[in-house]
Amino acid sequence: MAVTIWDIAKYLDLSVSTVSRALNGYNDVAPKTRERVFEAARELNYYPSAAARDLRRRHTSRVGFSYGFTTTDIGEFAARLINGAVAVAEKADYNVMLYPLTGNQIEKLTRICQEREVEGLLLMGGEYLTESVELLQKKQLPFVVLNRWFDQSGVSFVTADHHQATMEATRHLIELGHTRIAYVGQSALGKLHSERIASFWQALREANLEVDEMLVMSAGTDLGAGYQVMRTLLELSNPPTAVLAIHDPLAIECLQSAIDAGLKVPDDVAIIGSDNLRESHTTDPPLTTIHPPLAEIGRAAMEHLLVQIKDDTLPPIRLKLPARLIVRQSTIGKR
Amino acid sequence: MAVTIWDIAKYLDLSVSTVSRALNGYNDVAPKTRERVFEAARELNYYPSAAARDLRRRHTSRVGFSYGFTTTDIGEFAARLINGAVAVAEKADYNVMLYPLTGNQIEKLTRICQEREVEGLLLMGGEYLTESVELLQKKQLPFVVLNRWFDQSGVSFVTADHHQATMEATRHLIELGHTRIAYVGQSALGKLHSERIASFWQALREANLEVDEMLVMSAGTDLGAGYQVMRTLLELSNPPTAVLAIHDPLAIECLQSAIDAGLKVPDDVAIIGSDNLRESHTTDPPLTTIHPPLAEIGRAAMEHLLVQIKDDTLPPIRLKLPARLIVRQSTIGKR
DNA sequence: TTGAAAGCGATACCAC
DNA sequence: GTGGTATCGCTTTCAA
Repeated sequence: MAVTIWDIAKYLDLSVSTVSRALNGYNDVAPKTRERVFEAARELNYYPSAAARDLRRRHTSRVGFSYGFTTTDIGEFAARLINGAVAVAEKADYNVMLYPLTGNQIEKLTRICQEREVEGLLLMGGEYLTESVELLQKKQLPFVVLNRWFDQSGVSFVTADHHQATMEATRHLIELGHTRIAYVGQSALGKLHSERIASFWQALREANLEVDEMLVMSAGTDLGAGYQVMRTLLELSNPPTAVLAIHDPLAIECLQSAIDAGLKVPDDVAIIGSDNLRESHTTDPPLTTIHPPLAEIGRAAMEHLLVQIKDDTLPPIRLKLPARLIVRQSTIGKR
Repeated sequence: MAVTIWDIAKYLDLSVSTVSRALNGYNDVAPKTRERVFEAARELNYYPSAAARDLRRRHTSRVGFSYGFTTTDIGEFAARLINGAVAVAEKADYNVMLYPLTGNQIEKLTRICQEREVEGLLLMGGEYLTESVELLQKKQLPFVVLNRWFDQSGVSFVTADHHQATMEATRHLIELGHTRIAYVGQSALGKLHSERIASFWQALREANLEVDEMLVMSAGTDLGAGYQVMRTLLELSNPPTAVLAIHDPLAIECLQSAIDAGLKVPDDVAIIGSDNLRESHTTDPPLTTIHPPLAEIGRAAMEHLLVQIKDDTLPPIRLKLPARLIVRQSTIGKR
C-alpha cells in the first residue's frame, strides 16, 4: 500500500489537515511542525497520490501533445517539436502525454477535453484542424497550434515563417539564374501545401518570371511518389532546371530520380528541400534546405501554453519564427 | 462545469449507482435503462473524470515511457521505439506519458512510482539502469527494459540481438577479406559498449584473426568525435581496412573522415554502422548497417507491459529479437 | 496554530 | 434491477 498523509499524521500525532497544509507550504503552520512533517514525509517516502490531488484541486500537472497528419508516427520533425516542448514542461513540473490522432479525431479530442486528464494541448497537424480548434475553443481547453498559421484571431499558434522561407528559397534559385523552377508539394498536407505554392508563385512574379502551372506537382504520400513526380517533370518537353520540394524526404527522392536519369546536381538541375532533417546533410550532394527552428517552436508553444493555463484571460499568442535557408551543394555545387 | 454522473442521474431520474453500473457494462441493469443511460451520456456529452475514476479504481489507464541516456532528446532511435509502443497502448486504450530522465533519475522514478500516475513503465537507457531496475522491483511497478539484456532473472526486457548482429557484421567484413578491422564505440553507452566489443572480438577469434586492442576506440559524445577517432585510426602505422561503428551517426563521421583523408570507401576502407537510421540510406556510398527492429521492440515491450499490468504473477519476458545486417555500398561497393 | 469535517466525481458493496 | 452510502486520498473552509 502506498503511504498517505494519514500515515504521516498518525506517525507525528497530527491531523491530516495540518500535514497537508505543511506540505503545501501554507504559512499558518508552525515552522517546527512544518520541519517535522517534511522530515517524516522523506522518511516514509511519501509522495501525494496524483489522482487524489488532481480530483480535489480540479486540475492536473499534465499537458498533451497531439499529433498525426499523414501519419501518426513520430519522425524527426515531430521529435524536434516534442523535445523543445518537453524540456519546457519538465522545468515547470508538467508531464507530457502523447495523443496520437487516429480514428475519429474529433471524438478523441472531445474525450480529452471532458476527461480533464490534461490542462492543455499542443496541436500538431491533424486532418480536421479547423474543427479541432473550434472544439477546443468551445470546451475552453487551452491549446496552441504548432506549425500552422491561423487567420482567425483567438487562436494561439507558433509556426515557422514558411512564407518568407519559401520566398527566400525561390529567390535563391532565381539568383542562380534559374527561370524554370518546379514545385513538388504534397496535397495531403492541405493548407500548408497551397500556401507554399502561393509563396512560391509570388516570388516568381516578383522576379517577373513566367508562372507555369505545369511545374507545380503534388506527390502522394507513398514511398517513391517523389521519385515518380521528378521523372515526370524531367520528361517534359521543357523540363525545369530547379526543384523546390515541400520537405526533405521528397527532395531526396527527386535528387535520386535526377541522378538516375543521368543528370548532374546542381549543374543540370538544382534541388531544395525543407526541414533540415539529418538525412539532408548526408546526401550526395548535400541538400540545400529550409531550416525551421522546430525545437524553438516547441519551446515557445509550451511556454505560452503554460502561461495560458495559469491565466486564461491572456491574449492568444501568434508567433512566427524565422526559418533560414541552409545553402548546400545541391544548389551551388562544389566550391 | 463538466458534466458528471449526477447530471445523468438527475436527467433520467435514476441513482448514480445505476448510472455508473450501466456505463461500466455491468449486467445487473435492465437493458432498457442501460440504453437510456448511454443515450443521455451521449446527449449530455458525458465522459468520466479521469482523476475521480483513477482515485476510486486505484489505477489509471496510463503508462510511462522513460528515456534519456547520453541525451534526453528523442531522436529517430527513440522515436521508432515510441511509435511501436504508442500504437499498442492506443489499441488497449492506454495513454503514454513521456518521462525524460534528467536530474536525479532515481528520485524521479521514485516519485513516478509513488504518485501512481502510471501503471507501468517502459525504460529506455538511463544512466542508473541497475539502480532504477532495483527501485522499480521494490516498488512493484511493472516495467520492461528496452534494448538492454539483463542477466538477473525477474527483469523483463525486449532487445535486439546485438551480439548476433555484431558478430554477423564482423563476419561480413572478414568474408570480404578484411583482417584489420577497427571498432569505434562510445564508452558513454556503458554496458552496450563493452558487450559489443566482446562480440566483435569473439567474431575475430572465431576466424582466427589477431585481436588488436589498438583498433578498438571510444568516441566522445560531442559532434565530430567520430571524425577525429577515424583520423587517428587512419594515421596508425598499420591502419585498419574496415571499421565497425556502434551507431550510424558515428559511422557517418568515420565515412566523412575517410573521404576527407582521400580514401575510397569501400575500396580503401569499409564501414558499417548500426540502427539503420534514415541518414544511413543517403550517404555516399550508402552505409551498410545493422537494422534493429525498433518499432517491433516497442510493440512487444508494450504488449508485455500491459499483460503484466493485468496480471503481475506472470513471469517476466526476456525477448531478444533478431537484428539483420543491411548490406549497402559502404562495404561491398557498386555492383 | 491546529483539528474536524465537507467534498472533489467516481465505483462498489449491501440492502431492498 | 435499483438505490443508498461508504470510500478512494487529498485540499480547504470553518471553528476552536
